Amino acid sequence: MTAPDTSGQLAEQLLRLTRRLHRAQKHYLDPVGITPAQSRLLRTVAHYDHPPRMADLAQRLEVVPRAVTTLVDALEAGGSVCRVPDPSNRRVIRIELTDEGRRILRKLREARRAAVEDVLAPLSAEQREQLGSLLDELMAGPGPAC
Amino acid sequence: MTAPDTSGQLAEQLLRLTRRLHRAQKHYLDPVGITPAQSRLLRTVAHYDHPPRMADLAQRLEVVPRAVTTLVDALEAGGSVCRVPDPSNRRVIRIELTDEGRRILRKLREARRAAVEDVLAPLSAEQREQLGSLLDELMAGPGPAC
DNA sequence: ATTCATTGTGAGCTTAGGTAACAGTGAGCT
DNA sequence: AGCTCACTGTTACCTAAGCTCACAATGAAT
Repeated sequence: MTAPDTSGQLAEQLLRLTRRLHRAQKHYLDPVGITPAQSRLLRTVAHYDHPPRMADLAQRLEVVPRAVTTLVDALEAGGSVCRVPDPSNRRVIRIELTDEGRRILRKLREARRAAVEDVLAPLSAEQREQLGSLLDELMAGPGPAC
Repeated sequence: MTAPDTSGQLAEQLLRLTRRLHRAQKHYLDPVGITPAQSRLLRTVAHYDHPPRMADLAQRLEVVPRAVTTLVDALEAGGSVCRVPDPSNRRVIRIELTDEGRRILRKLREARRAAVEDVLAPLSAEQREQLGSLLDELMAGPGPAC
């Protein structure tokens, strides 16, 4: 208590902040009919030039492959992506964005923007910039003990 | 894609960072036999001078009261806290830290410190300071639409 | 006394993730 | 050819953490 423990408090703040972010995100995503994790997956899919494999997504999301399956299930049921077997290697499945998916993505970004705005409201543009570069530096590394 | 969307990326980084933090935390807490949320609750209990009520904890944790019940259940089963009925108002239950609880808290802080160290390793002391003050400012407000 | 607000909890659900086992496929090797 | 081994995704189950809804007990106020 009397100890400074700055790093501990830092972690506390970080986690609290993310809790709020999660909540705001969920709130804004609700009317779109998509969960935050699905949103993240969808955005990730859109980042690729060519349709990614499940394994690619799992790695990029820092998640076990099994977790991707469920998310893709939901998104496919919602019609925003579809699974396409790769002709050159019948083990892999490519995840392709549908037109509906692209439509949803637009809504998504808007919702996300609003959520972030809610949470980051107290920060000025410069402060966000600053925070951004700190996070960039922080996430640049390979991640702890991947 | 071509849009900057700095805030969006900022959120992305934040969430990724917290994901790592969660994982590291869980990893270090595992041998102590306590989950991250329980850890948070325990630390929160320790912050009070007088034993807090369930409702106090819920509010401070920014969580619905029902969520606290489960956590206290687990901690009580582990012997680190105990429920004490408040004599002056028989609706309220005070959460008291036991000696075992204090013992666990020490282990906890150590584990937490290690987890944070893992994740924040790339940052210098000054950078952490900077990050800390940004987060302080960010969390100072009443929170978005409480 | 009756109504209303507070306080904690039982029951049940959802999201997000994880493990373990497994089937299908490709690749390399004698 | 066969035989083994690594890779890819999925089935089946488990956990953590949180939520809503309903409710019982208690206190406060009219």
